[in-house]
Amino acid sequence: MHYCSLTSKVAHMVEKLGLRERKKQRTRQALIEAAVRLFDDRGYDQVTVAEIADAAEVSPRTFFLHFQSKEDVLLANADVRVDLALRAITECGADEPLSEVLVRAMEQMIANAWDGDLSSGLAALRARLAASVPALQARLLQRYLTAQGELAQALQRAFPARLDTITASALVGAMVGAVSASALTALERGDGPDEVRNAMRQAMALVAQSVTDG
Amino acid sequence: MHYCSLTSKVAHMVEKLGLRERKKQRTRQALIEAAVRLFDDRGYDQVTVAEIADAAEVSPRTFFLHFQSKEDVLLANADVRVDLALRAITECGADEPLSEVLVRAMEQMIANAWDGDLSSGLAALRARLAASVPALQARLLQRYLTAQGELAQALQRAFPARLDTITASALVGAMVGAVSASALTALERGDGPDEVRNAMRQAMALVAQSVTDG
DNA sequence: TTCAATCGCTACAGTCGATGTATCAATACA
DNA sequence: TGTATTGATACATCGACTGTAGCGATTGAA
Repeated sequence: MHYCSLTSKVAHMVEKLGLRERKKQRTRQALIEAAVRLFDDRGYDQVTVAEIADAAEVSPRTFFLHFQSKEDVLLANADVRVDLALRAITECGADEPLSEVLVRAMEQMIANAWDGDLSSGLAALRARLAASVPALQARLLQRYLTAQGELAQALQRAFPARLDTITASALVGAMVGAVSASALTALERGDGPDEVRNAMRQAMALVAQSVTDG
Repeated sequence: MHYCSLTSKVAHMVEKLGLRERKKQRTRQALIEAAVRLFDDRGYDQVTVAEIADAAEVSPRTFFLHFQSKEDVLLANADVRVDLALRAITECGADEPLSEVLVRAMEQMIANAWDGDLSSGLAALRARLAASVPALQARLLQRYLTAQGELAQALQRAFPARLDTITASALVGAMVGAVSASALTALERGDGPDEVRNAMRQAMALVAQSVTDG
């Protein structure tokens, strides 16, 4: 059910939270769900923040107490994936091949996207909107960039002997750039989820082979 | 005929333009210069479009007849570099190694940036602002993405036998991703122009070796 | 239980980026 | 010369976003 998939990330933390915080999370979820539904129905540009707030039964001002911008409501909870990839890097053995670590980190993100947003259809909506709404596309790219930065930093710290800062950035940049570019191309071509995933894997393999560890 | 739309970017054809068009270019230039000066003086967010228009002695509405957004005034003429890279791809021999073609395309862009914006200090301003102003950063990334798409398409058409669409996207994505990520890291580290350029070259080489043409 | 501090939320006013429309005046062109 | 084109303007409007003051519900301590 929709309720489950949307609240699953919060569910296990709810126990320890006070009433005030629980109410806050409830309005946040209400805003997200209202936004997703409205965007899906009428398109991103045809929905105003005021309408989202109205559908969630809060004041327009409240929207911006929960999200920095109209775009951000669609990118909520996206940090989870980055954290997964980060952990895959920080928790690897110091003697593992770079390519394996990088591939595993990327696999983490893809896999999480798979059974998270993809099953709920949220990923599809986001992809569709990001392809057609410039403002959203820009914001999404920005997220990628900051994630890249974090990954590069983590990688460099995990392999200080083998990687300088620039090489780490280049490596992560190449990986993320290749995977997202191929995914986007596949999406634009009208490929289904499975084909998109294959495209991402293909891109990953292409870059991984350049990290043959010298 | 396609060349026309690509090359007619104002630069050389100025001579033969009518009075009306020349006036138009003059106001456009005035807007750009006013914007750059004001941004440099007081920072991006502290300057309104109305003020830019005022400094250029035109109406605020006129600004948006020349630029789609406030951000775009800083990215004016950036397409020239993409065109250079595109030509480097379309004009290559069909039997050249992929890595060489890609590297040459990237070199074109870097070199052009070098003696164009870099010497005028515009690149420095843009880098500084892009690093500190999210809206600008996002818009810049978006430009990169569309450029990537064009490059990938050109590459795939130049080597239809050796590259499928996905691989072409992945390749270009890896290259652009690596180069821009390393450049950004170098910039953030406070590196000077020469070091930034070296970082870009280093990233390029890293990716190029993965395209050993199989 | 009570009191005070905290904090999510609201109402209101305002700034600014961006767009549609009607119009003027200079240029282009027949 | 007369007509069409078009860059620029004035005016109105929308919508994203912010600052501020204040209300009322939770919270934690006395």
